[in-house]
Amino acid sequence: MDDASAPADPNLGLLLYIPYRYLESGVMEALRAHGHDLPLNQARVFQRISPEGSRLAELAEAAQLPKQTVGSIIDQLEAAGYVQRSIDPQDARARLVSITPRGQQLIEISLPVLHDVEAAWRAHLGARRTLQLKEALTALREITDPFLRPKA
Amino acid sequence: MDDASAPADPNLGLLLYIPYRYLESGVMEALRAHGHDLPLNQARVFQRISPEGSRLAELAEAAQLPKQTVGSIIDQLEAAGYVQRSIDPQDARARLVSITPRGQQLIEISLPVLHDVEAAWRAHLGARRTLQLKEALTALREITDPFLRPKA
DNA sequence: TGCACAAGGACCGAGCATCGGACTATTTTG
DNA sequence: CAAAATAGTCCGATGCTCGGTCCTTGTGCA
Repeated sequence: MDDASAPADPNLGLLLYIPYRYLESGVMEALRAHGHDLPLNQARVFQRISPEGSRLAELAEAAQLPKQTVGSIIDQLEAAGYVQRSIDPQDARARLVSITPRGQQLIEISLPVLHDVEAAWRAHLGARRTLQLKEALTALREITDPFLRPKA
Repeated sequence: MDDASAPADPNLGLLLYIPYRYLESGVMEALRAHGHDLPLNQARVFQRISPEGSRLAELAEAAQLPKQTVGSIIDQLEAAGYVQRSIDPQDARARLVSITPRGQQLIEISLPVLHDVEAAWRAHLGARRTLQLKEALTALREITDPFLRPKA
């Protein structure tokens, strides 16, 4: 994370972060253009919500944030009408956070941006290298996603 | 940024973010283990500082944060002895933020972590794909790094 | 050469995000 | 069934974030 050679040859961390941020900015801007100006922290949690609904603790673990933080972010997403809480049929202690129709709009606005950016990257890198990039990242997820490694 | 298929097949944004966060966590943990427990936002700004010194506005642009935010983060990094401000010889209005010897320690703690993680990734992906990944990310930086595109 | 305007930063203060700790409701365990 | 574990919420303190404003130094133009 801390490398002396900042602009010259950034470390792997920045190398990953820079395109990530680019993508994120693009999506946030599109959302804003469509009248959804949710803050970044809300968007970051929102994107982790599974279509089938997610539990708070799941989201917290995936986002590496304390439960209360995610809790208050979900409060806001709920107040804005993007998500709703319901009782998990599997476990009455838990709440299932799921995406409302209004929340779906966010996804529908984001998807084309994602595709456009990917297309731009493909134009810059070429189809083969773009594919390799996605494959490598997907493979990397197996060893780096905290959510995927339940008990390590 | 917002894709319905969260755990199944995350979008490109998450795909980039997940390994980034993994790397970052590893570095932060190592720093903490060595008695440096600076907060994440400080580390994120710190890593952007060029060895020759950086200006505040540069850092703000690269990190996509307002100047005042970066200013207060630099205040803290300075108070902790990791960086120092000096007058930019090129322009007396500007301050040059540069890394102190104590700040160098952060880098020296981080580098081996970076290398270890990269080695682990290489073990998982293979040498060729790891190299391809780095190349692709570096190439991507040309079109995604806000700092690299001065006036676009 | 002088003056208006731009650019780099610092200061102040309001608002709110973050997160530890304690608490309640449910499930699991022995 | 009690005891322990687990999901989430509530409360409150700390302090981060960032808009507005001001000061200083550089730059452009007549």
